[in-house]
This record gives sequence, C-alpha cells and structure tokens, in this order.
Amino acid sequence: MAADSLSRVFAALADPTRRDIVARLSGGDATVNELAEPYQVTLQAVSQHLKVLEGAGLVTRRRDAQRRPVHLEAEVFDLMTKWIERYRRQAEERYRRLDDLLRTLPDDDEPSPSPTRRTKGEPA
Amino acid sequence: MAADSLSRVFAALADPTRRDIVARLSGGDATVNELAEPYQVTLQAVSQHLKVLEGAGLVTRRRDAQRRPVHLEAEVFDLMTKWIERYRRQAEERYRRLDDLLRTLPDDDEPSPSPTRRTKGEPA
DNA sequence: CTTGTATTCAAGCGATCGATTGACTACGAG
DNA sequence: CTCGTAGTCAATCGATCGCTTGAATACAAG
Repeated sequence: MAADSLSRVFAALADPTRRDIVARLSGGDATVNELAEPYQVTLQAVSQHLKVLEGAGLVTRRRDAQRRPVHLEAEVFDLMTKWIERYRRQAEERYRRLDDLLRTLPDDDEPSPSPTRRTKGEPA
Repeated sequence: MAADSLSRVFAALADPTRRDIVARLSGGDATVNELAEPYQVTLQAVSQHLKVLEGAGLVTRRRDAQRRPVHLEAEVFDLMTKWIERYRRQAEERYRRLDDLLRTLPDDDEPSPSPTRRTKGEPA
C-alpha cells in the first residue's frame, strides 16, 4: 500500500472489522480483549487490526499495567473529510457552472461535431 | 476485500493514483487516455483503476463511439461522510460528557484505583 | 475491407493483506 | 518464585492487489 497518511487512513477503514472497532471506540476506550470479544477471529488478528488503525493515526494506546486501553483519535477524520469535501465541492461547482452555461444558451442541439476535448485547460 | 459498498469506497480511495483520478475528474469528465497520460503506468493499469472506482460507484462511463468518457459521481462521497461524521460526533460528544463530569467533581487526584472499565454499559 | 485508435479482456507475477498457530514478554497476585 | 492474565512477535498460508504483457473487441475513417 502507499505510504502517505491519507492512503493509510482510507485503507484502515476499508475493512469492516476495523470500522466496527472504530465505531465501538467512539463510545469509549476499550482493551484489546474487550474489543476482540464480539468477533470470531483470534485475539492476535484484532491486535493486528489495531496496529493498522494505530499506523493510520486513528487510535492510540496507553500503557496501564498489562492492559493497553485503546483510544480513538477522532481528529484524523478531518484529513479525510477535508479531502472528500474539497473534490465534492469542486464537482458540484462544476455542475452549477454547467447549469449556468446551459441557461445562457437555451437553443437546442450541439453547435459542432467536436465538443470540449482537452480537459486540462482549466487551472481552476 | 469485503463486499459491502462502504468498504469498496474506502478501498478505492486508499490508492493515491485513484484519488488523483477522482481529483482530476472533479474538474470535468475525461477519457481513459486523457486520464492515463500523466502517469507512468500503462493504459491497462489505469483502466483497471477505473474499474475499481466504478465498482465503488464513484464513477460511471458513458459510451461515445470507441471512447468511454469517465464521469465522477460525487454523491457516493455522502456514504463516507455520513459514516465518518456519525462516529466523530459520537466521540466528541463523549469528550464533552467527560468534561462535564470532571467539572462536577473539581477535587484533584483520582478517587479510586479502578476507573471506568465496562465500556459496554452505555446504550447511547 | 483494411488500418488506426480507444479500450477491455486475460493470464501471470511479485507484494501485501487478513488470518492462523505457536512462542514470547510484561505484569499482578498468591 | 510460580501462576494466570493481557498482549505482542514471528512465521506461515491462501487470497487479493497493482501492475505488466499480449491478444481481443469496438468503432471511425480511408
């Protein structure tokens, strides 16, 4: 997988078990054993899932005797939402501009057989 | 990978090339050739990336002669943002409640060596 | 019909993923 | 010190990923 942090966050949440772990951690910290309990997989598998989540910065682990309570770091979500919102907004803005354009020329049928190729031409 | 749609969307965006493709499509539709041009990989590799994005519902393809213009479907982003926002809000709300609790008992040092275990007890 | 262009299909390959098993470390309690 | 508990490390395995090459399909134009 790519090493950049955005890729790691998306990849971490691409697994349903890991998403479920995140969902449960949003209700409060928990130990590895507590987290592993609802799933059929081994404790080690959950431990590895947590390592992935930790690598993505989504969770941190305290050290409390032999227990390692897992804590959700919800701020990392911002990284994703920022990325998503940026391009969503850009796409929606484009639709808006297209609508405006269509309104300014209310005539039917395309004027030429070679429509807009060359998409690069918008530095935006 | 898991078959559910949320997993597919997250997995699709876990790749930097695919994120870049999405980013570029937010500026307007493009053909496979146009999309492949900036990257070092083969056209086939880009075609496969597009298949993944299509499988996640992030893009659709029209059929225009031998060309297949790719179109970004920004609505699918909602699936992610909804999921993210839900648990982010839940986590933040928990912090707020914790703060409130800490304010109600303004005495220093922890009252007992066994703090809140048993995270399950909150149906929220 | 033949050629060129745009794109997909198909098979193969090394790398990584998710999971398992078995051994190991860290710590508290008896 | 020994035992049970909480968790990680390490090796392995099959499945999937991202990419490549080579062949096939779809279509427009000469």
